[in-house]
Amino acid sequence: MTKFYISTPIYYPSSKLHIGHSYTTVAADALARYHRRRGHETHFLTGTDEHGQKIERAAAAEGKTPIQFVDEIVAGIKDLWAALHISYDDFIRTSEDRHKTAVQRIFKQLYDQGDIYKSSYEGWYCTPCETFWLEGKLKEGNVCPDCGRPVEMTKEDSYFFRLSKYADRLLKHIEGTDFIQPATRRNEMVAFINQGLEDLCVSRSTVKWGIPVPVDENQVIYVWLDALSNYITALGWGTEQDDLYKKFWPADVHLVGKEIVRFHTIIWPCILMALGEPLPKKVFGHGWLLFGTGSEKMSKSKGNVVDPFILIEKYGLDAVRYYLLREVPFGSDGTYTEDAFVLRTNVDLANDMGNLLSRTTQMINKFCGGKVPAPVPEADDRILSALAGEVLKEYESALDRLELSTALVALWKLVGRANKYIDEQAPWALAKDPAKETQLRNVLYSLAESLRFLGVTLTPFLIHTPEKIWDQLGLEPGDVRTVKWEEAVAWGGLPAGTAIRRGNPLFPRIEVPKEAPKVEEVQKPAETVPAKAAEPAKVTEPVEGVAQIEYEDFAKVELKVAEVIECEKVPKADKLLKLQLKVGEERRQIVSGIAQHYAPEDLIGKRIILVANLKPKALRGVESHGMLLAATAQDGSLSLVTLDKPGFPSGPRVK
RNA sequence: CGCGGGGUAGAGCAGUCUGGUAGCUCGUCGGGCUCAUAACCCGGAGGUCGCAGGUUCAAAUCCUGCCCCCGCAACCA
Repeated sequence: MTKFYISTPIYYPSSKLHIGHSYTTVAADALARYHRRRGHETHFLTGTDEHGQKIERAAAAEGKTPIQFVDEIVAGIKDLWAALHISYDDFIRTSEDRHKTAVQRIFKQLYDQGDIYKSSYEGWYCTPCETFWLEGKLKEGNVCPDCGRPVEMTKEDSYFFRLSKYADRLLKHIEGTDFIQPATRRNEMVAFINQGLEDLCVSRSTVKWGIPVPVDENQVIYVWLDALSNYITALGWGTEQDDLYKKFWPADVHLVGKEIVRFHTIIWPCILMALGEPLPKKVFGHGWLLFGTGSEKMSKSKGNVVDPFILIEKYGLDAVRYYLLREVPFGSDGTYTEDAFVLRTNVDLANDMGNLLSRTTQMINKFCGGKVPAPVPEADDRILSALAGEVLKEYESALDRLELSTALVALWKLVGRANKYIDEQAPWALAKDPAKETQLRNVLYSLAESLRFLGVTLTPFLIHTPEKIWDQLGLEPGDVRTVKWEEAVAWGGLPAGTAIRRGNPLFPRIEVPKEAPKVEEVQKPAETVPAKAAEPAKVTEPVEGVAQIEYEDFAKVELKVAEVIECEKVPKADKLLKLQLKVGEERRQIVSGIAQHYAPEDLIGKRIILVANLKPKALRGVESHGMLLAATAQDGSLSLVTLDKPGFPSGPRVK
C-alpha cells in the first residue's frame, strides 16, 4: 500500500500562533487529507519545540516553571488546530519523554561513533545574557548588543557535530534530486554549502531548560539536534515500538517555511547520514503570508497580528481555509488583506460555486420535479464530463507537486464552465419545449454530476462544504469522504432519481459597507507576518491606543531644551546621525534615526526637545544618551519638534 | 560590495527555465439572460512588459550595464 508521511515544523510556543503558522499547517492538512482520501496510508505529524533559553526566560518572567508556561501555550495551539480542523495523526512535544530519551540516544550514538566530539568554543561572552556574540555583532568598545554591558573573551567546552564530514555527500544528494523544492531554494542551498560547512555546536552549558547531554550533566542539547529529531522520535525511532518508524520513514515531505529550509536541508540530512538512516524524500520551503492594506503601499507602522480564531468566527472555517490554500501560489510569498479575502470568498465561493449549486438544484426542482433526471449518454454533448476528466488529471498532478492553489484553480475551471454551460443551454427554454426533453435531462444531469464531483475533490481542502453539496444533491453527506476515490471521481456516480434537498446558500455573500472605507483603510495598521516555523516570530505587541496617565507619570519624563552643536553621520549607517548637544552647561551625545530626513549641517544651531533621562544605549556602536522628539506623518515624512522663539536658551525643562 | 524578492492594463498577479500573435482575476464601459446568492454569460476600452545597449529572421522571455521598489538583518531610544 502506498504510504505518505508529511510533517509541519514544530512550532516554538513562546507566544500565541498567528495566521502564518496556520498557513503552513492548513497546507499540510490538505495534503494529508488528500492522500488519506486516495487511500494511502498517511501519517501527519505536527508539534511543538519547547526547549531553550527564550522559553526559560519567558516562563521566569511570568513566575512559572518552563513546563507550566509551555503547557498553557500548547493547549492554545491545540485549540487553534481544532478550530481549523487540522487532522494530525500525532502531536509531538519535545518535552515528552518519548522524545527526550530518543534524542539522548541519537546524541549518544553519534558521540560513540565519533561524529560528535568535545571541543571548546571560544568567543565573546556576555555573562548576564548568557550568550556568545560574534565579533562583528558587538557594539563599539566590546559591549553586548543586547544589554550594553561589556563582554569577555570566554572559552567554553561544547560538543560539536561533524557537519563538514558529510558536506560532499549532501551536495550530491541535493544537486541530483528534487530533494529541495521549489528549485530556487535548492540553488540557494547549493551556494551555501559551497561556501563550506563548519562543524555545528550541538550543546549549551548556559541553558538549563533542555535535554541533558547524556555524557555530560552540565550541558543540554541545543535546538537543532533536539528539534529536528522530532521527525523520527515521534515514530519511535530506536525503541522497541518502532512500527511507525519502519512503516513511514523516510518522510515524503517536510513542509517548512522558507526561513528554515537551511536547517532542514543541511543539518537534518547530515544528522540522518551520520545515523545511517535514509533521508526525507522532499523538503518543501513555502513562502510567507504577508499582510498589507492593499490599496496603499505597505505601512511601516506595525499593528495587530491577524488572529485566525477571529477570522474563522467572522467568515467561517471553509472560507478561511480556501483563502489560505487558494490565494497564494504555494512556494512564493503572498499577501493577506481583508479586502482580498472578502473578494475571493464572494467571487469564488459565493458567486461561482455556491450559486452554481443553488441554480442547479433549483432548476432540477422546477423542471424535473426535484429528482435528478436520468441522462441519455448517447445524446450527451460530453462538454462537462470531458472537462471533469481533464480537471481531475490537472488536479492530481498539481497535488503531486504540492501545488495546492493550482489544484483549486483547476477545479474552478469546471465551476466556470458549468456556469457558462447553463447560459448556453438555457434549461428554462428547453423545459418549455417537449421535443428538447432529452437535452434538458442531459444538461441538468451533467450539472448535478459536476457538483457531485466537485464535492469529492474539495474534501482535502474544505471541511463542511463537500458534505453540504452532497446533502443538497440528495446524497448521503458522509459518503463524500468515504466512497472509494476512483469510484467517487468517476463520471456518472450520481444516481438518477435522487431527490434534491435544496438548502441554504453554501456561502452567503459577505456584504461590505461601502461608505467611505478610505480613511479607515489608510489607518488600518499593517503587519508583516512571516509564516514562521521552528523559530518564534518576533511579534510587536499591538498598541491599543494610549492609556491616560497621571501627571506624576508624565513628570517622570525629563524633557529639556537642547541646542545642536555638532552633527555628523554615523559611518555605515544610513539612518543614523550622531548629535552633540548643549543642554544648559551640560554636553550630551545622542544618536537619532533621522539621517534620511535631515542633513547634518541643517541641524546645527537648531534647538530641539531632548528626552534627557532615558537610559543610555549604543546604536551601531555609538553611545546615545537620550532621544530627541520628532513626529512621523502617514507618508513617512518626519519633522523635528523645535522651539518657535529664536534665541531661547538651551537647558530649561519642558513641560 | 550583507541576504533575499520584485518592477507586465486602474489594482493584484501569471507568463521568463524550454524566445515566435501579451494572458488571468478584480474594477470600468456596453450588451445578454431570468434558473440562481443584485448572482450568471458575452463583448469593448485600457499595456512602448523599469531603462539602455547587445544576440537573433524574431526578445516580456537570452546576454551586458544601469535605475527604482519591497522584505530580513543591521541602524528607528
